[in-house]
Amino acid sequence: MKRTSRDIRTANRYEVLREIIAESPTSRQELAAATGLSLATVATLVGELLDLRMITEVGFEDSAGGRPRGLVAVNASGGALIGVDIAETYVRVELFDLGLNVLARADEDMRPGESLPEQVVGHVAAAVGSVVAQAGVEGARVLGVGVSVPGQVDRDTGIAEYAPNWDWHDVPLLDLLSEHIAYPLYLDNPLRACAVAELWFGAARGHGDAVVVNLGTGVGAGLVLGGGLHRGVSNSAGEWGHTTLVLDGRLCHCGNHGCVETYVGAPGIMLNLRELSPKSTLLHPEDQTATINALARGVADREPVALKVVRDTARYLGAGIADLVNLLNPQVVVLSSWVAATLGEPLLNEVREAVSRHSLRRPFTATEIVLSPIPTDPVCLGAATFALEGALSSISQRSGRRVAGGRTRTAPSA
Amino acid sequence: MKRTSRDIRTANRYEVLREIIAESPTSRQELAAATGLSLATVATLVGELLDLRMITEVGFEDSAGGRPRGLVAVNASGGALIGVDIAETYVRVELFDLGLNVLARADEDMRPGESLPEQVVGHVAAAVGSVVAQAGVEGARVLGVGVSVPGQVDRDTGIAEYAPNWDWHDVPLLDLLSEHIAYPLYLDNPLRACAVAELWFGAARGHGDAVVVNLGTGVGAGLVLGGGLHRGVSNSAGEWGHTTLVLDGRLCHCGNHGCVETYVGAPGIMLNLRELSPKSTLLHPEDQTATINALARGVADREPVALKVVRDTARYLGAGIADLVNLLNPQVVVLSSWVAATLGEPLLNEVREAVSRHSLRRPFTATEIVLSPIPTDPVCLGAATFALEGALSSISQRSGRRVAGGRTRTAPSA
DNA sequence: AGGGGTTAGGAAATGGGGTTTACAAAGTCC
DNA sequence: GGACTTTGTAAACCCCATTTCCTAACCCCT
Repeated sequence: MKRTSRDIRTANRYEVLREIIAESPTSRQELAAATGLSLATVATLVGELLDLRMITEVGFEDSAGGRPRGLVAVNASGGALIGVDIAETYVRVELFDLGLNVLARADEDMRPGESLPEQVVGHVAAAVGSVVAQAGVEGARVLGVGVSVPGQVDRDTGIAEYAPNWDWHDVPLLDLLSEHIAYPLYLDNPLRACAVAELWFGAARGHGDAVVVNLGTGVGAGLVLGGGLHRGVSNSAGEWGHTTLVLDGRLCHCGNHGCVETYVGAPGIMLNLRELSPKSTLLHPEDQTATINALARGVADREPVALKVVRDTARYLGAGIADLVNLLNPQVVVLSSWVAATLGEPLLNEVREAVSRHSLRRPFTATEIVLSPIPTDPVCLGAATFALEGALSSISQRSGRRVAGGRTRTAPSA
Repeated sequence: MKRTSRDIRTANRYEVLREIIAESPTSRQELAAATGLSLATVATLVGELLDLRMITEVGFEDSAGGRPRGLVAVNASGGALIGVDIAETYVRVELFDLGLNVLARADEDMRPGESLPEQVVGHVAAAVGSVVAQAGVEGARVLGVGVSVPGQVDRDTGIAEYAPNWDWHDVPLLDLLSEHIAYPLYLDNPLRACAVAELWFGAARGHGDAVVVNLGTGVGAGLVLGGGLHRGVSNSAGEWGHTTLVLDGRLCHCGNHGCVETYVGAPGIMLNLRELSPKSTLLHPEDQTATINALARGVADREPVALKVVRDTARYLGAGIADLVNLLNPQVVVLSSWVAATLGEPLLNEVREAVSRHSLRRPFTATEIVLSPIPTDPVCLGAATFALEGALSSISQRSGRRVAGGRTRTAPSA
């Protein structure tokens, strides 16, 4: 609510680093042009990032008649970020370098019974230890650990207020984790993790208003509004999965009827398939992943049943997304998470068609609908991004003292 | 997108003036406490507003042992603001003093045939001239004219891109109006006008995130996010009336089926009534206002049919609002416009109940649902508020030169 | 009536942020 | 080697808000 000039600096720092990561290597001039900031400001921010060793000077651009532009690039080895994706049946942990490349990964399966916070925390701690060991980085280089847990989260206190999977209520997850993990910890939920991943590295980059629609087992929508994540008053904005799409429709586990999630989440899609063709060979009861994969193959082979299921699903999804387009008028709608990734282009095309039918013409023409371009697990990436943001905003200011003649001209010459 | 320190100043200026208008008269100390700003900043901003003659010093508060606090209040006669509400069948113009009290009003009816931009502009110009004459203010005191026109509007170019009522396409409305009206003009649509009215003077004041649900002939939702109006990328955010509530439901004039508007807009409510009881005496075909009024009286008399219609309407409305609560997690949802005002508390209670059934518990407990506390036409008020915002942000800065010893201590003594 | 305590509010100093301007550094081209 | 061009740093400047200091204005008490 209360904006201060520090926020401007932080936002600009984000913007510059985003641009460097995306365009690495790049020059100050290009950064200034891309961000709209003055050269001096860019230079200052670049200086800060250099002092933090998050980026390095990597040489010079060939020039045609003037002083060559110095190039800066992400200093991949300048630190490591860890992203933790806690899901219903597994914990996945990835360790990234500062270029956001995956250096190590650890998966831990959780049995249905294992729902106590202590058990989950144990898995997370083990996996975090594993990735650090695998990557062989010294602990001091880990800048932070972002943790995504489904449900409602208070990111300030680090309390998981409510996790529907395991009936958790007000679990002080961050405190529990900090007993096993020595790095700075950041907690949020997968919806917002995916949104932040798109904002930094994906299709929402540079867009003021974007909606990241999450299609997995659950369904939600991360909201990027005014260039930043919209959290709402109690950090629970984005619960789009329980929007009523069909009055008195399918029963949802939330207790209501006709929620979007029951039609376009993985279990909903399976139900769409079952209703259309109960004995289809595409259907793998009890295995969502296998069914969605089979469906994708079926579409590729142009099987009528698969095509019809995708079309039906897209009709529901399109109606829901059209509502978001009308309401929020975003520049881009991103389809993210594994169901969207698996069904890919065929789903996208049907969705585009359905949205165009359901939305108003003016807002529709202003928004693009795309698949997430992020190749890896967006939840881990987004969680790691929370850690990155944390590392960037906790700069003590004036700590780097920039000794005269110190860092000038250390870069490898052309 | 790009935030600058000037924006902070403007936002703070808004905040301070809002507070003064709401709590007039008030002291600098209270303002500092209410806004969270330092005393010095408040003093500077108050000084600016004094220089602009928008507020005046009106005396002192009794003190108990110290220097008494100087009180400032809105300088009602320091200027006038005009709000124009262009609707399908009428043009309403109100002239406000700076305390946002209505000083004069003019209504012009428009016949169904009169849909040419020139005709509408003529009515507006006549009504604006009328209110200025009625109020007897010199023209120089009119700070601006805000104009609300339904549909899609480009507020920067002043073009009404699309007005569904009259099939307008890209009408340069502001240019046309400026030929007849010499005051600064501001253009937007009624949705955002109502939202801004609530943000400045109504139930959304002081809340970072709010949704202003507009129930009139048409239906929409003004979005206040992060303390400011959310406009979306092409200034068309808030088109909530065409959210699909019932898949394959009632046909809407937008071409789709099952839009919220077809169930909870005035014509929709009439249809709810007709479907329930085709021969009800409450029903006045061709007259929305009469029907809604009759319905309100019926509810007051506890007539079963009226009660049932309101309950049914609230069920639809509640489902729709629940989706907004889940998605945006606002602090407050305001029911605005004439249908909401007419049906009042009975509708509100049913809506609250319905929302609580359809929304997730966590976001629901964080949001309040209220009727708009604004007693006058919110569209005119909101339109005038656009003019007020315009007058406040176009401050030339350092124009008032604050001669030493100039304005000190001119106030009436206690 | 004249101190002493107390609160209000102005003025100046301070610090964060961004931009503009001046200038040195580092190239190419002739 | 000099002229021209471009980069990037450093210094000056403007804007905004906060902190600090000090005076003004009041009450109460003697």
